[in-house]
Amino acid sequence: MNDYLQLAALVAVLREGSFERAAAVLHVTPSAISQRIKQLEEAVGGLLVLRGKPCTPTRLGERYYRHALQVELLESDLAEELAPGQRRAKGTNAPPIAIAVNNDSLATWVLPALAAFSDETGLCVKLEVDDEAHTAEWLRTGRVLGAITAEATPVQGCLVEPLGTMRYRATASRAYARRWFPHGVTREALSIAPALLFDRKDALETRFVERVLGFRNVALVAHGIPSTPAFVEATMLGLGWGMNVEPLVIEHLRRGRLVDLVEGKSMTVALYWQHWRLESTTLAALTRALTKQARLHLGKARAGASSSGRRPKAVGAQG
DNA sequence: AAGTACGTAGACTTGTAGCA
DNA sequence: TGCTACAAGTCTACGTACTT
Repeated sequence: MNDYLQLAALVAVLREGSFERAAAVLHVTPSAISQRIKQLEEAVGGLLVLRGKPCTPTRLGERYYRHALQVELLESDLAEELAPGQRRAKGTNAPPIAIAVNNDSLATWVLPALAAFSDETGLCVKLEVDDEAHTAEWLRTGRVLGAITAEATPVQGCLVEPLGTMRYRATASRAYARRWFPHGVTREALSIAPALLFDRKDALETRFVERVLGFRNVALVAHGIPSTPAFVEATMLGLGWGMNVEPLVIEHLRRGRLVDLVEGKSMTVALYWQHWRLESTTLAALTRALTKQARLHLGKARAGASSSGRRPKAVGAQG
């Protein structure tokens, strides 16, 4: 029996989604993959892979997948330790470091951190973009080694680092505001003025209406715009009002291309970096890069914040 | 001690059946 | 038609016994 080969097969099947593609990646036949998986399943005494399109891990499979990724990461660390600089100088065959990020972080402050990380380690990253409730789930199932999340409670086996808070502004174009809110933001106007929601789970606008404006049970009419840059663009075009992440609209607000729906009212959300509890130099470098950028771009976190939503659940309202 | 032959176990490929 | 599982045969690595 060869545990390494079997774990490699498991990782390849779950990464690629099928036995056939896993076989191509590992340069063996699908049958070899099938046998490795079967042997591993017999050895551990349980089903690891749900055969389907795509193949997905069982609960037990998730545990083994996570274990395999941790081994992979530690091996990469060891290789770097034994031959410092080789990875950076020559590039590497090491698989990319998978992390989950929320859309607004990706659109604002995360990329410079990843550039610094990649420059320091020579490693590539693979981003899984999801809303923050789901980024923690990516971590829980072992598909990523870290996640930018709104969950302050650590996922089992993980550490949490507060990153700071992101400010959201309820914004609209000048023309939109004049057309839909000529007499100010009232309950009646809010119920007919089209809003912008990131996706169906996005509750940030609803929370703003309830918690900041104090209007309960207002059913918003909304466009679904599941892209942060497009969300800003849609606001500029007067498609609706929406909660835009401040760094992306501050200049538009300053130049008067956008206006605050209600002057002085905004929301903040707390973000956290959750990652595997592992003695890994790679993970440490990634954490350093992310927290450094977060310090530069995010506001100071408030103690005791927690949340969920498209974007992270609001933890504070200003105004 | 080093080299060689042989047996064995494990991992593979090929071919094919079964299933959706 | 595409994918996975299974059976049978092949290849390879490794351990052991024997020879030089």
